[in-house]
Amino acid sequence: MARAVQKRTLETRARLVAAAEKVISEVGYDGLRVEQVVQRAGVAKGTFFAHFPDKDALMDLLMGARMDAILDEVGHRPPPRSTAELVDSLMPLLRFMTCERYVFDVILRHSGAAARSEIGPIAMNFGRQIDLLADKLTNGPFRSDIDSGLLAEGVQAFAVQAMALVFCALHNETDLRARLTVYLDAWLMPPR
Amino acid sequence: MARAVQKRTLETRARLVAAAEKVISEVGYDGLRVEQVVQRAGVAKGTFFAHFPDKDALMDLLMGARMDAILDEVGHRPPPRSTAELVDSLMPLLRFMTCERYVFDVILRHSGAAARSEIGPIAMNFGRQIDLLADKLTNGPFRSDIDSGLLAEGVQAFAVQAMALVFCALHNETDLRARLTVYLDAWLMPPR
DNA sequence: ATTTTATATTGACCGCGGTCAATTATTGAG
DNA sequence: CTCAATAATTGACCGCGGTCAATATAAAAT
Repeated sequence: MARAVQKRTLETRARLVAAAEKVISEVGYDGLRVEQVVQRAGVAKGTFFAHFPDKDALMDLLMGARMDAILDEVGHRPPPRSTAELVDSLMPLLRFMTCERYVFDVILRHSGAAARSEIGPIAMNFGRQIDLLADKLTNGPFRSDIDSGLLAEGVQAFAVQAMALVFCALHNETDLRARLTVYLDAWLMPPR
Repeated sequence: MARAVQKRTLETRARLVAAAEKVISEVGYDGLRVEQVVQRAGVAKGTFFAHFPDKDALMDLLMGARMDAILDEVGHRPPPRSTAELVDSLMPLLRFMTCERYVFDVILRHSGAAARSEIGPIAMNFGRQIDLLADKLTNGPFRSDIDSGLLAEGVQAFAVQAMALVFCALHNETDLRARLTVYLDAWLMPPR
Protein backbone atom coordinates (compact mmCIF):
# COMPACT_ATOMS: atom_id res chain seq x y z
CA MET A 1 0.00 0.00 0.00
CA ALA A 2 1.11 3.49 -0.82
CA ARG A 3 2.85 5.48 1.87
CA ALA A 4 1.89 9.02 2.84
CA VAL A 5 3.83 11.89 1.30
CA GLN A 6 6.69 12.95 3.49
CA LYS A 7 6.70 16.42 4.98
CA ARG A 8 10.24 16.89 3.69
CA THR A 9 9.04 16.32 0.15
CA LEU A 10 6.51 19.10 0.36
CA GLU A 11 9.08 21.44 1.86
CA THR A 12 11.62 20.76 -0.86
CA ARG A 13 9.05 21.25 -3.56
CA ALA A 14 7.89 24.48 -1.99
CA ARG A 15 11.47 25.73 -1.77
CA LEU A 16 12.02 24.90 -5.44
CA VAL A 17 8.88 26.74 -6.51
CA ALA A 18 9.71 29.74 -4.32
CA ALA A 19 13.25 29.86 -5.67
CA ALA A 20 11.97 29.63 -9.23
CA GLU A 21 9.57 32.51 -8.68
CA LYS A 22 12.37 34.59 -7.23
CA VAL A 23 14.63 33.87 -10.19
CA ILE A 24 11.87 34.69 -12.65
CA SER A 25 11.18 38.00 -10.93
CA GLU A 26 14.81 38.87 -11.52
CA VAL A 27 15.61 37.53 -14.99
CA GLY A 28 12.22 36.66 -16.50
CA TYR A 29 10.84 33.29 -17.54
CA ASP A 30 13.18 32.98 -20.47
CA GLY A 31 16.21 33.66 -18.31
CA LEU A 32 15.51 30.94 -15.78
CA ARG A 33 18.17 28.26 -15.43
CA VAL A 34 17.48 25.09 -13.49
CA GLU A 35 21.01 25.29 -12.10
CA GLN A 36 20.26 28.62 -10.48
CA VAL A 37 16.93 27.46 -9.08
CA VAL A 38 18.43 24.47 -7.30
CA GLN A 39 21.29 26.61 -6.01
CA ARG A 40 18.84 29.05 -4.41
CA ALA A 41 16.74 26.22 -3.07
CA GLY A 42 19.83 24.59 -1.60
CA VAL A 43 19.35 21.21 -3.25
CA ALA A 44 21.12 19.19 -5.91
CA LYS A 45 20.17 19.29 -9.56
CA GLY A 46 18.82 15.77 -9.52
CA THR A 47 16.34 16.74 -6.85
CA PHE A 48 14.68 19.16 -9.23
CA PHE A 49 14.04 16.39 -11.70
CA ALA A 50 12.71 14.15 -8.97
CA HIS A 51 10.01 16.76 -8.41
CA PHE A 52 9.36 17.84 -12.00
CA PRO A 53 9.59 15.66 -15.10
CA ASP A 54 11.31 18.50 -16.92
CA LYS A 55 11.78 22.26 -16.92
CA ASP A 56 8.64 22.70 -18.97
CA ALA A 57 6.57 21.15 -16.19
CA LEU A 58 7.74 23.84 -13.79
CA MET A 59 6.88 26.51 -16.32
CA ASP A 60 3.50 24.92 -16.86
CA LEU A 61 2.87 25.07 -13.13
CA LEU A 62 3.97 28.66 -12.65
CA MET A 63 2.38 30.10 -15.76
CA GLY A 64 -0.81 28.14 -15.15
CA ALA A 65 -0.98 29.59 -11.64
CA ARG A 66 -0.58 33.13 -12.93
CA MET A 67 -3.23 32.58 -15.56
CA ASP A 68 -5.62 31.09 -13.02
CA ALA A 69 -5.17 34.11 -10.77
CA ILE A 70 -5.93 36.45 -13.64
CA LEU A 71 -8.94 34.39 -14.69
CA ASP A 72 -10.28 34.38 -11.14
CA GLU A 73 -10.28 38.13 -11.10
CA VAL A 74 -11.72 38.55 -14.58
CA GLY A 75 -14.39 35.95 -13.88
CA HIS A 76 -16.16 38.15 -11.34
CA ARG A 77 -16.98 40.90 -13.79
CA PRO A 78 -20.46 41.21 -15.30
CA PRO A 79 -20.95 39.71 -18.76
CA PRO A 80 -19.72 41.89 -21.64
CA ARG A 81 -22.35 43.81 -23.57
CA SER A 82 -20.21 44.30 -26.65
CA THR A 83 -17.19 42.82 -28.33
CA ALA A 84 -15.19 45.82 -27.14
CA GLU A 85 -16.06 44.97 -23.54
CA LEU A 86 -15.25 41.33 -24.18
CA VAL A 87 -11.84 42.23 -25.55
CA ASP A 88 -11.25 44.51 -22.56
CA SER A 89 -11.95 41.69 -20.16
CA LEU A 90 -9.58 39.41 -22.06
CA MET A 91 -6.72 41.87 -22.15
CA PRO A 92 -5.14 41.08 -18.75
CA LEU A 93 -4.82 37.44 -19.73
CA LEU A 94 -3.53 38.23 -23.21
CA ARG A 95 -1.06 40.70 -21.78
CA PHE A 96 0.47 38.02 -19.58
CA MET A 97 0.50 35.43 -22.34
CA THR A 98 2.46 37.81 -24.55
CA CYS A 99 4.75 39.28 -21.92
CA GLU A 100 7.64 37.25 -23.35
CA ARG A 101 8.00 35.35 -26.55
CA TYR A 102 9.15 32.32 -24.54
CA VAL A 103 6.03 32.51 -22.38
CA PHE A 104 3.78 32.50 -25.43
CA ASP A 105 5.67 29.54 -26.87
CA VAL A 106 5.41 27.49 -23.69
CA ILE A 107 1.73 28.29 -23.31
CA LEU A 108 0.98 27.30 -26.90
CA ARG A 109 2.89 24.08 -26.43
CA HIS A 110 0.92 23.21 -23.30
CA SER A 111 -2.45 24.66 -24.14
CA GLY A 112 -3.77 21.23 -25.12
CA ALA A 113 -5.51 23.54 -27.42
CA ALA A 114 -1.99 23.02 -28.62
CA ALA A 115 -0.15 19.82 -28.15
CA ARG A 116 -0.06 17.56 -25.13
CA SER A 117 -1.68 14.35 -24.18
CA GLU A 118 -1.38 14.86 -20.45
CA ILE A 119 -3.41 17.74 -19.12
CA GLY A 120 -1.39 20.21 -17.08
CA PRO A 121 -2.21 23.52 -15.40
CA ILE A 122 -2.09 25.54 -18.60
CA ALA A 123 -4.34 23.11 -20.46
CA MET A 124 -6.71 23.17 -17.50
CA ASN A 125 -6.73 26.94 -17.64
CA PHE A 126 -7.55 26.87 -21.35
CA GLY A 127 -10.48 24.64 -20.48
CA ARG A 128 -11.56 27.09 -17.79
CA GLN A 129 -11.33 29.91 -20.31
CA ILE A 130 -13.75 28.10 -22.61
CA ASP A 131 -16.20 27.40 -19.81
CA LEU A 132 -16.07 30.94 -18.53
CA LEU A 133 -16.36 32.46 -21.98
CA ALA A 134 -19.24 30.19 -22.93
CA ASP A 135 -21.03 31.24 -19.79
CA LYS A 136 -20.50 34.94 -20.39
CA LEU A 137 -21.48 34.72 -24.03
CA THR A 138 -24.89 33.12 -23.49
CA ASN A 139 -27.79 35.54 -23.49
CA GLY A 140 -25.53 38.36 -24.58
CA PRO A 141 -25.92 40.57 -27.62
CA PHE A 142 -24.06 38.00 -29.73
CA ARG A 143 -25.11 35.56 -32.41
CA SER A 144 -27.25 32.75 -31.12
CA ASP A 145 -27.33 30.39 -34.07
CA ILE A 146 -24.47 28.29 -32.73
CA ASP A 147 -23.95 27.06 -29.20
CA SER A 148 -21.90 29.12 -26.78
CA GLY A 149 -19.18 26.49 -26.47
CA LEU A 150 -18.35 26.79 -30.15
CA LEU A 151 -18.55 30.55 -29.83
CA ALA A 152 -16.01 30.41 -27.02
CA GLU A 153 -13.64 28.15 -28.96
CA GLY A 154 -13.70 30.65 -31.78
CA VAL A 155 -12.83 33.48 -29.43
CA GLN A 156 -9.85 31.47 -28.20
CA ALA A 157 -8.69 30.69 -31.72
CA PHE A 158 -8.84 34.34 -32.72
CA ALA A 159 -7.12 35.42 -29.52
CA VAL A 160 -4.20 33.11 -30.30
CA GLN A 161 -4.05 34.41 -33.86
CA ALA A 162 -4.03 37.99 -32.63
CA MET A 163 -1.37 37.28 -30.01
CA ALA A 164 0.92 35.62 -32.52
CA LEU A 165 1.04 38.89 -34.40
CA VAL A 166 2.36 40.71 -31.35
CA PHE A 167 5.71 39.11 -31.99
CA CYS A 168 5.95 40.43 -35.48
CA ALA A 169 8.32 43.28 -34.89
CA LEU A 170 6.04 46.03 -36.08
CA HIS A 171 3.01 45.27 -33.91
CA ASN A 172 2.30 46.37 -30.37
CA GLU A 173 -0.44 46.02 -27.78
CA THR A 174 -2.71 48.55 -29.45
CA ASP A 175 -2.62 46.40 -32.55
CA LEU A 176 -3.45 43.32 -30.51
CA ARG A 177 -6.56 44.96 -29.09
CA ALA A 178 -7.65 46.44 -32.40
CA ARG A 179 -7.05 43.29 -34.36
CA LEU A 180 -8.85 41.07 -31.89
CA THR A 181 -11.80 43.45 -31.94
CA VAL A 182 -12.06 43.16 -35.71
CA TYR A 183 -11.90 39.37 -35.50
CA LEU A 184 -14.50 39.12 -32.77
CA ASP A 185 -16.89 41.55 -34.36
CA ALA A 186 -16.90 39.35 -37.42
CA TRP A 187 -17.12 36.15 -35.41
CA LEU A 188 -19.61 37.13 -32.75
CA MET A 189 -21.83 39.57 -34.58
CA PRO A 190 -22.29 38.65 -38.23
CA PRO A 191 -25.03 40.72 -39.87
CA ARG A 192 -28.40 39.04 -39.30
CA MET B 1 32.19 45.89 -52.75
CA ALA B 2 30.72 42.48 -52.03
CA ARG B 3 32.41 39.48 -53.52
CA ALA B 4 30.59 36.81 -55.48
CA VAL B 5 29.48 33.69 -53.61
CA GLN B 6 32.00 30.89 -53.96
CA LYS B 7 31.00 27.71 -55.74
CA ARG B 8 32.33 25.76 -52.77
CA THR B 9 29.88 27.51 -50.48
CA LEU B 10 26.89 26.49 -52.54
CA GLU B 11 28.13 22.93 -52.75
CA THR B 12 28.62 22.65 -49.02
CA ARG B 13 25.19 24.09 -48.36
CA ALA B 14 23.61 21.72 -50.86
CA ARG B 15 25.37 18.77 -49.27
CA LEU B 16 24.10 19.84 -45.84
CA VAL B 17 20.52 20.15 -47.05
CA ALA B 18 20.68 16.83 -48.90
CA ALA B 19 22.14 15.10 -45.86
CA ALA B 20 19.45 16.62 -43.65
CA GLU B 21 16.70 15.40 -45.95
CA LYS B 22 18.19 11.93 -45.95
CA VAL B 23 18.37 11.87 -42.17
CA ILE B 24 14.80 13.09 -41.85
CA SER B 25 13.57 10.41 -44.24
CA GLU B 26 15.09 7.85 -41.91
CA VAL B 27 14.38 9.15 -38.42
CA GLY B 28 11.84 11.94 -38.90
CA TYR B 29 12.16 15.64 -38.22
CA ASP B 30 12.19 15.19 -34.47
CA GLY B 31 14.97 12.62 -34.67
CA LEU B 32 17.36 14.81 -36.63
CA ARG B 33 20.68 15.55 -34.94
CA VAL B 34 23.00 18.20 -36.32
CA GLU B 35 25.94 15.92 -35.53
CA GLN B 36 24.59 13.28 -37.85
CA VAL B 37 23.86 15.75 -40.64
CA VAL B 38 27.41 17.12 -40.71
CA GLN B 39 28.81 13.60 -40.55
CA ARG B 40 26.84 12.60 -43.65
CA ALA B 41 27.75 15.82 -45.38
CA GLY B 42 31.41 15.26 -44.55
CA VAL B 43 31.97 18.62 -42.88
CA ALA B 44 32.68 19.84 -39.36
CA LYS B 45 29.99 20.90 -36.95
CA GLY B 46 30.99 24.51 -37.10
CA THR B 47 30.39 24.55 -40.83
CA PHE B 48 26.73 23.84 -40.25
CA PHE B 49 26.40 26.92 -38.10
CA ALA B 50 28.27 29.00 -40.65
CA HIS B 51 25.47 28.18 -43.08
CA PHE B 52 22.46 28.25 -40.73
CA PRO B 53 22.03 30.48 -37.68
CA ASP B 54 20.63 27.52 -35.75
CA LYS B 55 18.94 24.16 -36.18
CA ASP B 56 15.54 25.83 -36.33
CA ALA B 57 16.57 27.74 -39.45
CA LEU B 58 17.24 24.46 -41.25
CA MET B 59 13.87 23.14 -40.14
CA ASP B 60 12.25 26.37 -41.27
CA LEU B 61 13.82 25.90 -44.69
CA LEU B 62 12.90 22.25 -45.12
CA MET B 63 9.38 22.47 -43.73
CA GLY B 64 8.71 25.68 -45.64
CA ALA B 65 9.79 23.97 -48.85
CA ARG B 66 7.46 21.06 -48.25
CA MET B 67 4.58 23.38 -47.45
CA ASP B 68 5.26 25.43 -50.58
CA ALA B 69 5.21 22.31 -52.71
CA ILE B 70 1.89 21.27 -51.24
CA LEU B 71 0.46 24.75 -51.66
CA ASP B 72 1.57 24.85 -55.29
CA GLU B 73 -0.38 21.74 -56.02
CA VAL B 74 -3.48 22.75 -54.09
CA GLY B 75 -3.42 26.22 -55.64
CA HIS B 76 -4.32 24.89 -59.06
CA ARG B 77 -7.64 23.49 -58.07
CA PRO B 78 -10.88 25.34 -58.80
CA PRO B 79 -12.34 27.45 -55.99
CA PRO B 80 -14.29 25.48 -53.37
CA ARG B 81 -18.06 25.63 -53.62
CA SER B 82 -18.69 24.63 -50.02
CA THR B 83 -16.90 24.51 -46.70
CA ALA B 84 -16.54 20.78 -47.15
CA GLU B 85 -14.64 21.31 -50.38
CA LEU B 86 -12.56 24.00 -48.75
CA VAL B 87 -11.62 21.67 -45.92
CA ASP B 88 -10.78 18.97 -48.43
CA SER B 89 -8.40 21.25 -50.25
CA LEU B 90 -6.73 22.21 -46.97
CA MET B 91 -6.22 18.66 -45.78
CA PRO B 92 -2.90 17.90 -47.53
CA LEU B 93 -1.33 20.91 -45.87
CA LEU B 94 -2.85 20.17 -42.49
CA ARG B 95 -1.77 16.57 -42.74
CA PHE B 96 1.84 17.58 -43.19
CA MET B 97 1.69 20.20 -40.46
CA THR B 98 0.46 17.56 -38.02
CA CYS B 99 2.63 14.67 -39.16
CA GLU B 100 4.75 15.06 -36.04
CA ARG B 101 4.19 17.04 -32.91
CA TYR B 102 7.65 18.55 -33.29
CA VAL B 103 6.78 19.70 -36.81
CA PHE B 104 3.65 21.42 -35.59
CA ASP B 105 5.60 23.11 -32.79
CA VAL B 106 8.28 24.42 -35.14
CA ILE B 107 5.71 25.66 -37.62
CA LEU B 108 3.74 27.46 -34.94
CA ARG B 109 6.91 29.03 -33.64
CA HIS B 110 7.87 30.31 -37.07
CA SER B 111 4.44 31.14 -38.46
CA GLY B 112 4.48 34.70 -37.20
CA ALA B 113 8.18 35.27 -37.10
CA ALA B 114 10.17 38.12 -35.68
CA ALA B 115 11.27 41.12 -37.73
CA ARG B 116 10.06 41.73 -41.25
CA SER B 117 13.62 41.43 -42.48
CA GLU B 118 14.13 38.00 -40.99
CA ILE B 119 10.85 36.48 -42.10
CA GLY B 120 11.48 32.85 -42.92
CA PRO B 121 10.12 30.29 -45.35
CA ILE B 122 7.34 29.12 -43.03
CA ALA B 123 6.16 32.66 -42.33
CA MET B 124 6.26 33.34 -46.04
CA ASN B 125 4.17 30.26 -46.65
CA PHE B 126 1.61 31.40 -44.08
CA GLY B 127 1.40 34.65 -46.01
CA ARG B 128 0.91 32.74 -49.24
CA GLN B 129 -1.83 30.70 -47.60
CA ILE B 130 -3.71 33.88 -46.74
CA ASP B 131 -3.35 35.29 -50.25
CA LEU B 132 -4.42 32.06 -51.88
CA LEU B 133 -7.35 31.57 -49.52
CA ALA B 134 -8.51 35.14 -49.92
CA ASP B 135 -8.47 34.68 -53.63
CA LYS B 136 -10.42 31.44 -53.56
CA LEU B 137 -12.98 32.76 -51.10
CA THR B 138 -14.00 35.80 -53.11
CA ASN B 139 -17.14 35.37 -55.14
CA GLY B 140 -17.80 32.02 -53.53
CA PRO B 141 -20.91 30.94 -51.71
CA PHE B 142 -19.53 32.42 -48.49
CA ARG B 143 -20.41 35.48 -46.44
CA SER B 144 -19.56 38.72 -48.16
CA ASP B 145 -20.02 41.24 -45.36
CA ILE B 146 -16.30 41.22 -44.52
CA ASP B 147 -13.35 41.30 -46.86
CA SER B 148 -11.81 38.10 -48.06
CA GLY B 149 -8.51 38.78 -46.34
CA LEU B 150 -10.16 38.73 -42.96
CA LEU B 151 -12.10 35.68 -44.01
CA ALA B 152 -8.84 33.94 -44.86
CA GLU B 153 -7.20 34.88 -41.56
CA GLY B 154 -10.13 33.35 -39.76
CA VAL B 155 -9.78 30.14 -41.71
CA GLN B 156 -6.13 29.98 -40.70
CA ALA B 157 -6.92 30.64 -37.05
CA PHE B 158 -9.50 27.87 -36.99
CA ALA B 159 -7.21 25.50 -38.84
CA VAL B 160 -4.54 25.98 -36.18
CA GLN B 161 -7.11 25.45 -33.44
CA ALA B 162 -8.32 22.25 -35.11
CA MET B 163 -4.79 20.94 -35.67
CA ALA B 164 -3.85 21.53 -32.08
CA LEU B 165 -6.51 19.08 -31.04
CA VAL B 166 -4.91 16.34 -33.12
CA PHE B 167 -2.24 16.03 -30.46
CA CYS B 168 -4.67 15.51 -27.65
CA ALA B 169 -4.32 11.77 -27.41
CA LEU B 170 -7.90 10.90 -28.18
CA HIS B 171 -8.32 12.73 -31.46
CA ASN B 172 -7.41 11.59 -34.96
CA GLU B 173 -7.58 12.88 -38.50
CA THR B 174 -11.29 12.29 -38.85
CA ASP B 175 -11.81 14.54 -35.88
CA LEU B 176 -9.59 17.18 -37.46
CA ARG B 177 -11.67 17.23 -40.61
CA ALA B 178 -14.98 17.17 -38.80
CA ARG B 179 -14.00 19.82 -36.29
CA LEU B 180 -12.63 22.16 -38.89
CA THR B 181 -15.81 21.78 -40.91
CA VAL B 182 -17.90 22.80 -37.92
CA TYR B 183 -15.67 25.83 -37.33
CA LEU B 184 -15.68 26.94 -40.92
CA ASP B 185 -19.40 26.48 -41.39
CA ALA B 186 -19.93 28.85 -38.50
CA TRP B 187 -17.25 31.25 -39.69
CA LEU B 188 -17.91 31.31 -43.41
CA MET B 189 -21.64 30.82 -43.58
CA PRO B 190 -23.46 32.43 -40.70
CA PRO B 191 -27.23 32.50 -41.24
CA ARG B 192 -28.20 35.59 -43.14
C1' DA C 1 54.26 35.18 -59.14
C1' DT C 2 53.63 37.04 -54.74
C1' DT C 3 51.38 39.40 -51.32
C1' DT C 4 47.07 40.99 -49.30
C1' DT C 5 42.49 40.61 -48.20
C1' DA C 6 38.06 38.34 -47.86
C1' DT C 7 35.77 34.10 -47.02
C1' DA C 8 35.10 29.13 -45.64
C1' DT C 9 36.17 25.40 -42.59
C1' DT C 10 37.65 23.25 -38.48
C1' DG C 11 37.17 21.01 -33.95
C1' DA C 12 37.97 21.72 -29.17
C1' DC C 13 35.11 23.76 -26.01
C1' DC C 14 30.95 25.61 -23.44
C1' DG C 15 26.13 25.89 -21.41
C1' DC C 16 22.36 23.71 -19.99
C1' DG C 17 18.69 20.30 -19.71
C1' DG C 18 18.23 15.82 -18.25
C1' DT C 19 19.82 10.79 -16.28
C1' DC C 20 21.01 7.36 -12.93
C1' DA C 21 23.60 4.40 -9.76
C1' DA C 22 24.92 5.25 -5.24
C1' DT C 23 23.89 7.30 -0.78
C1' DT C 24 21.15 9.06 2.92
C1' DA C 25 16.87 9.85 5.40
C1' DT C 26 12.19 8.24 6.84
C1' DT C 27 8.90 4.95 8.12
C1' DG C 28 6.43 0.92 9.64
C1' DA C 29 6.93 -3.89 11.58
C1' DG C 30 8.48 -7.01 15.07
C1' DC D 1 14.87 0.10 19.85
C1' DT D 2 16.38 -2.32 15.74
C1' DC D 3 16.11 -3.41 11.28
C1' DA D 4 14.50 -3.99 6.77
C1' DA D 5 11.75 -1.63 3.16
C1' DT D 6 10.71 2.44 0.88
C1' DA D 7 11.31 7.12 -0.46
C1' DA D 8 14.19 11.27 -1.21
C1' DT D 9 18.56 13.28 -2.36
C1' DT D 10 22.97 13.62 -4.46
C1' DG D 11 26.38 14.90 -8.01
C1' DA D 12 29.15 13.00 -11.58
C1' DC D 13 28.02 12.25 -16.09
C1' DC D 14 25.82 12.47 -20.85
C1' DG D 15 23.70 14.39 -25.23
C1' DC D 16 23.26 17.92 -28.08
C1' DG D 17 22.85 22.64 -29.72
C1' DG D 18 25.76 26.33 -30.35
C1' DT D 19 30.50 29.34 -30.13
C1' DC D 20 34.96 30.96 -31.54
C1' DA D 21 39.89 31.54 -32.18
C1' DA D 22 42.80 29.31 -35.25
C1' DT D 23 43.57 27.60 -39.81
C1' DA D 24 42.96 26.78 -44.70
C1' DT D 25 41.36 28.23 -49.13
C1' DA D 26 39.91 31.25 -52.68
C1' DA D 27 39.95 35.83 -55.01
C1' DA D 28 41.81 40.43 -55.78
C1' DA D 29 45.79 43.69 -55.79
C1' DT D 30 50.66 44.46 -56.75
